[in-house]
Amino acid sequence: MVSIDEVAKLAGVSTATVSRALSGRGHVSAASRERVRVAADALGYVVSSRASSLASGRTRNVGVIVPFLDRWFFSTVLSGVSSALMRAGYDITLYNITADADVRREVFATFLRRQRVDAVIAVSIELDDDETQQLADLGLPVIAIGGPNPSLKTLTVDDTGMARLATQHLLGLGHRDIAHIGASPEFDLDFHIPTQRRLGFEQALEDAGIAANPAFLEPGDFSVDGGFRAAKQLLGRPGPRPTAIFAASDEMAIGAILAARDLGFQVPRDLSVIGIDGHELGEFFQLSTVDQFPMAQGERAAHAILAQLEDDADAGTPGAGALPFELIVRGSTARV
Amino acid sequence: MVSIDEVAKLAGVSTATVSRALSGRGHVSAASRERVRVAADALGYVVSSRASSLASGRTRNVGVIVPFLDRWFFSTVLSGVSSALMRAGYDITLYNITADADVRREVFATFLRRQRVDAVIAVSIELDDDETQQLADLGLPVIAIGGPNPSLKTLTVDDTGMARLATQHLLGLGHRDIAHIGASPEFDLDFHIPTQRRLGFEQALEDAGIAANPAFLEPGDFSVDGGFRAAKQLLGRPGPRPTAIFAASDEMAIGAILAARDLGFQVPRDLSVIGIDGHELGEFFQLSTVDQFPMAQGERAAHAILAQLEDDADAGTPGAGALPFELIVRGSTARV
DNA sequence: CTGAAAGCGCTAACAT
DNA sequence: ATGTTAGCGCTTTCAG
Repeated sequence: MVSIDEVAKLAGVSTATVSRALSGRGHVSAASRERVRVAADALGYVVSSRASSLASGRTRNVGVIVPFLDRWFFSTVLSGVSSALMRAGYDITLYNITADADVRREVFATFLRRQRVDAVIAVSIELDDDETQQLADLGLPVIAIGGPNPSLKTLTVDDTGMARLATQHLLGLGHRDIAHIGASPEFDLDFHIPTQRRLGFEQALEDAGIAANPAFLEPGDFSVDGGFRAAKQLLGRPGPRPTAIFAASDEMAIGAILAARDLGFQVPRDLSVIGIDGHELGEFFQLSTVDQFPMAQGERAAHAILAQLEDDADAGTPGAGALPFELIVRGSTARV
Repeated sequence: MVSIDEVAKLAGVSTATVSRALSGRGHVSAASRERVRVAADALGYVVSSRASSLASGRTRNVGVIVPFLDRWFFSTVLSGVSSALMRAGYDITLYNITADADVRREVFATFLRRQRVDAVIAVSIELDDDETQQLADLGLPVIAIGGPNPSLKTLTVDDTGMARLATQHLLGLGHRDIAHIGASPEFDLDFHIPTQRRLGFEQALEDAGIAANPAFLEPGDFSVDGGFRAAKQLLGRPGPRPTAIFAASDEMAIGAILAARDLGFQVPRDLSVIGIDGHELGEFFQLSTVDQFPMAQGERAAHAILAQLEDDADAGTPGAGALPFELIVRGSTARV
């Protein structure tokens, strides 16, 4: 590995000047800068992050914590984070907090404390108090996406608002018997997103003067299969049937569409279906949805972190706030 | 941040002993080891990777290069890599080589040369000669998954064999008019996987003494939508229709099933469909497939890398070789 | 604008 | 088995 001394020698300057020229910190004459650039190029020199970070305290590396890697939403957010960070020259270190509780504990207790990262992005993680504290103790910029965490800077989409928007769309089409697949009032106590979406659904109904029908609230685990089973319940059992279903995720909505087809219902003639997310398969299934632009969420989180990292000036409130969402009307919803 | 000196002082030993006790390298008495452990614990000390790696040359960090993050197969492989590496105490730095050619170039020219990683895992990347050379120049253990690269240690699944197995399954059920969705002979020149699968398909037919019907070869881009469109072509146009479809990926197979339903065909009564991958939605669609265990592929790559990293002894040929695959028969395939 | 030199916090000889 | 010490390769005062 070629080191800074070799570059300095070739460029005929000191290592200090090489460092300044390459990092852009401190003044260097245009001439020196150019000679350093040429020398570094010729030698294929790249600053050693280990030496640089030890000396400067900066790593140019951001830690990203995700709860799942193999679910579309999370990997899409991650994709956005990654592309924005890489364009800025940053590396990203990935911490996948899966089911394994031991690993999760280790991530907060050890991995993140190795001084390997300058900042942390936590994607849709429900952090307990301990974990929140451990993140704070790092003394680094931390930003969370989703699931408002009172003590963390959070980029959050208005889950209630999205759900209301989806429900209002169905109401606007004349639907009155609308079912919801997602959280059940009993089981979602500490899981923000499903609850918020259910509440938005109920608010919209209430605003329209419609009493929520408990039989039209079906739990679902956010997977295609979960949506499928929930819809089978809603459509298959005796008693009144909904004319529309609002699913708390696109994957469940797709499951619901498949279930409806399976039972001989035509979508949207016999049943309207709408979801939330903006899933890549939405277009394929002609699914109406409320898009929350997951890729953009990741990019935005990355930019917020970069802002805090680069301009030490306004580490104040950089773009932290509500994220955009948008109703996308496709072919899965129609008038009653 | 608490440093090694504080731990040394509290434990009443030198920093060298703390280092030895914590890293497990060199001899330390059980008593010292325990006192160090207690002291470190009490202070919440974690070895600074920046200092440690500068001094030792080891980072305990592995770089992982993936072509996509938001496709099920890749994120699942990554998931396997990540969990195995984290269990071993390793961090992973993620390099997502997406469409952006500039970023891709930078990854090989700069990111990977920052001395941030001890080894590299490249997941299903078609590397050109330059990139292969750049990887080799790193002087680090490198392992590739998929797409046999002659000059790299590669964990590869027998794509031709998988395709043959899938096709043989259909042949065994009495099918003779079998279509293939995947590579077209003209367009897949430098893309290994689609080609290999097509070749396996053709081999199986040939072995069974069946002439391949060019009309039964339909290109597809490995997506659900691509499979859907391809199947519509195969089933919708005038002339002889296949009784079975072998799709080169599960996502295309799912698309084919949906297309068949759309056209009023019942699967498997009117059409058998089989894919490759072991996609999580396979069970939901009752899809017969050849599972290639992507999660396990990732884990295996991780273990191979760890073996090279830890036992400097046999950096020889650790488990590099063919990956397992298995025919999973579900409800989408049946006798003619 | 530039150079000399003192670390950054560890690890790895080398002694003992 | 343990302590002493010299770096690892940069960055950053501090002078000039």
